[in-house]
Amino acid sequence: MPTLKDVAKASGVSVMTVSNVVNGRPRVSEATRQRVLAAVEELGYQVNLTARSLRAGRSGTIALSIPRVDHPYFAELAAAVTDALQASGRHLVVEQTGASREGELSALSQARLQMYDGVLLSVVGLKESEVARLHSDMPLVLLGEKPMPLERDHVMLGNREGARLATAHLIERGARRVAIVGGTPKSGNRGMVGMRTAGWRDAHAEVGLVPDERLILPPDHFAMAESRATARAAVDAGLDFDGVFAVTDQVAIGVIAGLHDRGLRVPDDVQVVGFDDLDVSEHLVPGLTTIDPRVDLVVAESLRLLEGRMSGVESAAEHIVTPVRLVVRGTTR
Amino acid sequence: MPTLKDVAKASGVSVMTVSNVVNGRPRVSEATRQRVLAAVEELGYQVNLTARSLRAGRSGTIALSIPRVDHPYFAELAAAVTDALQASGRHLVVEQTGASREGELSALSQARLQMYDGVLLSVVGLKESEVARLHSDMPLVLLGEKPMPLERDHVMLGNREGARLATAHLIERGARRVAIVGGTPKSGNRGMVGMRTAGWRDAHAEVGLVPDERLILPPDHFAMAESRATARAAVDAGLDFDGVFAVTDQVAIGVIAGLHDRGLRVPDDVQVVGFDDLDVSEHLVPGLTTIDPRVDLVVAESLRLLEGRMSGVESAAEHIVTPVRLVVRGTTR
DNA sequence: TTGAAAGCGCTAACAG
DNA sequence: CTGTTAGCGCTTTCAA
Repeated sequence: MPTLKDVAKASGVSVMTVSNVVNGRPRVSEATRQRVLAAVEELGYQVNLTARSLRAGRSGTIALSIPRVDHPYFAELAAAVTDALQASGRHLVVEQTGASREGELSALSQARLQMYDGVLLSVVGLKESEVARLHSDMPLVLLGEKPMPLERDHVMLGNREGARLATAHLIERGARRVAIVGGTPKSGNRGMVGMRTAGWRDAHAEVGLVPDERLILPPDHFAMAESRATARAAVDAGLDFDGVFAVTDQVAIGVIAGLHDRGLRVPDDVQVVGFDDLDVSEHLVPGLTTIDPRVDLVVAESLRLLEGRMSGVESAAEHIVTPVRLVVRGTTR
Repeated sequence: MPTLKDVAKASGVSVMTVSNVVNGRPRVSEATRQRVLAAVEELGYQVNLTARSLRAGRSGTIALSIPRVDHPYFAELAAAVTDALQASGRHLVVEQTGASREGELSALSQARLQMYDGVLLSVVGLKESEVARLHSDMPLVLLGEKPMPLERDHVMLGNREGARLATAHLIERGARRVAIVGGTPKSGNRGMVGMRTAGWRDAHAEVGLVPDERLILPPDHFAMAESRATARAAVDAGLDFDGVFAVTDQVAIGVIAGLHDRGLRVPDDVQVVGFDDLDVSEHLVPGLTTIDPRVDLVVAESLRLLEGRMSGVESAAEHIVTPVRLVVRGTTR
């Protein structure tokens, strides 16, 4: 693998001149430039980014750490970040944390961080207190649906508002008993599940209803198979419900399958609303009514904050809640 | 950010000794070790991986380059690689190429490669000849459904066999006119589309049928929306068909939606088989009959080959075609 | 068991 | 316009 030195030797100039040519800096005579470029071509020289990063202290790369890429919401987030980053000429790598404390800590280890100019971390496994304890001065913006320390920038969806919109829509379309699948009965839960359950309560309160606590159904894990099982079990147990707010689209897909397994039709017997507006949700039959999380806004805000941190100017941390919107399709009447 | 030197100063030893302690090498007295570790703790020292990579020539990281993470097939592939890599203690980063020549070339640039110990590249945009021209000696294994230069390791699905299985299943279940959505009429196409179209022909030939060329439908891009439009257009044009082999599950989902838009029922009026067995396919209503690409096998073979390249022993390149299998669900009778 | 020296490949700063 | 010097943080080599 040829180095600057090799190119310098081959073209009879100093390494510095080669470096200048390679980096397109001015103040190099045309003749020299041509000679150097010829040697670069000839030897197949490519800059060693490791060395450059070490020297420059920057790598031109930012990292996005998400639980898993095979969770469609995060995949769509990652793709959106990639697209948004095209413009700035930066490079993105995606790290997977497995949604675990350990994975997220590892993604944040100074060691790894030093390979990146900045990090967007989607926090799922770490507790707020654990995040607070990190005293990294690396450019870092937190994403995710749970409270975060005030000292760090954080971008979060309008979880509660989205859940309220979804549930209110079900009630407005005539559902009288709206279950929440993936909710929690614990009022102390301040994470995504807690916020979305709160929105479900809000929608009831708005119209003077008191929701039946028995309509709060698991799972805690938002997989399609578990959600499907939950729906079947609810029907089998004789639970009376005619609407479902599923805390994610994946849960909604599982619920719809489970209802179908028990001979119930959507939206005729039970109406369903999800949350995430996955790409696939539009093309289900019937199309899934859901909450569009406006990932574009999440990404725009996150990158704005990260750019700020990377630029090095000191400023107070921001905590942003991005707006969401209801998308009505066929799973509600 | 403290360096080895800082730790050395703080603990009154040389940088070399600190390095030895940090890397857990033997031949360091217990007393010294303790002193150094205390200083490491005190200063919050973490190795600089950039420097270590530069010096050691290895980073402990491998890269998986795929078109996009929001394409579910690739997302599932990426997740499978991550899982498989857990064991070996290596770190994976995912790069997105945008399915373009440029993106793939950029992922392959020596510059980037030098940050990784090895690369798994899913080739979509690059032509075989362009890949052949790369004279990189980096550990590299190619993935993807097109022919690749003999000199490089390559893992490919059983595309033709899968398409044959899918189509044969449709014929066996009574479909008389099986369209292929996402196929190509050009016999010269040696890529994924060509191979899957060939499998569709094979299945017909096996039972003595000659497929109607008009049943070969676009799109070339495998998006749900385009596939949905294709299905609608086919119905509107009065095309006579009672079975569809969709070249991917995403195409199948689009086709099913499009058929539904035109009032046709699946599987009653038209039976459908996909290819990819996405996570969501099992939970569609009805469940999608499809080809399981056995991503686990693809991953296992790829990593085996990559480990071989990374170990440095010279060996002939291997070209592997992994087996696939039919998964029967509700979209066929 | 410990340390000094050298250098991985690159670029900032300055000199010519 | 071009070159020299120095050093990013680490590890390999060899000497003490």
